[in-house]
Amino acid sequence: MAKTHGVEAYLVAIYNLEGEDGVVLSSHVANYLRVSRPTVTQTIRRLVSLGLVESGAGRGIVLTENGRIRAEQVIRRHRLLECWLHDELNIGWAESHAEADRLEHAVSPLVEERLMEKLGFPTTCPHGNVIPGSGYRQPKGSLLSEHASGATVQILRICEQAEDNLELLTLFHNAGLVPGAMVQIVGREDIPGRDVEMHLIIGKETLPLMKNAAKWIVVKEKSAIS
Amino acid sequence: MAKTHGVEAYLVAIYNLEGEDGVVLSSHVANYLRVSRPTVTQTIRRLVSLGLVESGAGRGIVLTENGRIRAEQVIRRHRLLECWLHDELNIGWAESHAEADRLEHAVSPLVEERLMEKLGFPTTCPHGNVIPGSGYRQPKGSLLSEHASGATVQILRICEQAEDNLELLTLFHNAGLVPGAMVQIVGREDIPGRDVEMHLIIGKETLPLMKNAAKWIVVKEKSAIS
DNA sequence: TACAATAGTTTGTAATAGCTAATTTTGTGC
DNA sequence: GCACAAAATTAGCTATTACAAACTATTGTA
Repeated sequence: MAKTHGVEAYLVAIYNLEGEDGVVLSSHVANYLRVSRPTVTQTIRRLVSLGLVESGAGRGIVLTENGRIRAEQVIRRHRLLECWLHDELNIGWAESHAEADRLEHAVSPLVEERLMEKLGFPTTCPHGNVIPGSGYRQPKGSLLSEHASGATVQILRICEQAEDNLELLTLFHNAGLVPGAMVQIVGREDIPGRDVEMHLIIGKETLPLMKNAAKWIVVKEKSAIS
Repeated sequence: MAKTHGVEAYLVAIYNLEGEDGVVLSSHVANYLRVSRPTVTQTIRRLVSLGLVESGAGRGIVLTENGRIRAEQVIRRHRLLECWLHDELNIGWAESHAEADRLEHAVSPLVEERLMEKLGFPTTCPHGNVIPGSGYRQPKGSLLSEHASGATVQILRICEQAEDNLELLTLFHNAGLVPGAMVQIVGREDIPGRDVEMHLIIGKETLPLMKNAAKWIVVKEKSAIS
């Protein structure tokens, strides 16, 4: 039942949190990996002794050069596997993440290289996240949740932190909220004490979406000229 | 450095040893998995309490129905992965085994199913071993090592127990000792106190091969009529 | 400044997976 | 039937990865 994470899972968690949150706290890692805080304390200590992270008071948890290299390697394999699972094996856009999570730690450099060739050197995973080492640089973007009513934006990517939530990912996919899609924000309704409900138009469909869910979608502003 | 085996690796080991050796002793498993005997004792106890094997004095270690199902599932994934790695990713005939060993525990039923379709429902792995559930029944066969000088045989498969030995597998591949190949035994030379050296003709090449290596190759007798 | 909330650690426990050294069990030869 | 070798287990240890409960430290606000 209980799944157990290895060292690599912690490195990936830190890498992903670093990208979105800035300073990485041990409680963020606990939250991300759904483990207790003491477990994180202990594992981080091990990672420090392995020279993979540094952890000083105030600065939070920071990857060392070796830690970063290792994290990027696993993330590259993860996103590459997602491409393979989705594009070649016809595994669902939402489901491919969990499958890749299991396989990513068992892929050797050789398999990684051959898979990369076989798939034609993809630059992003099906959720729009850049494959490290592909050389691709994605435009900075902003969160869908921060846009005002009336704006029209194009989806760049779904944050890795949201991908562990299969229901949410499935909702995004069913609604057409996938990279490349054009989205128009037609309303923002404050639900007192709870959240803000955004109203979106994707293609011909309308969709109500909580700000809390929209914050996982990175978009690019579409200039009015086009 | 030290790799650690899970429950599944033990089940597969027992399954494979059962097929070739008859009664499976805990020391055979220790040898196969390259772990100490006490480690096997302990793990077998866990397997018994999980209802995956039975272990009574004298009878050796026997898989239960559940244990057999689980073992066959892992073996099916292993051989399927070997097909994928070898046929689609152009990974070496000898190397594909070790790669599959790492990946086999991370493949879900869905990925297994899709991979099976994608590969066109293969019946054996690249080393000639049957994929459980494919319905294929291989002829019984005999060991290459047991054939007398003058015999001509066709290779059916390489025993799974030999596949962990990368050097041996590479030697077999380089010499053309792969499933389907025709082999003529042209001599058997007793090297006193050591082993028997067999002399083989494969295609136009001659190869000296120790009986100790030839015992891992299962062949089919070729009737003189053909 | 005091107090609550948040963050992090210490302590103690557990399961998995491994090791060495020493002992016990078993199985066979004489 | 006994002695010996092979097979297996016990005992005691390590490392990894987890948990809960309780305690400390930090931070932010009233």
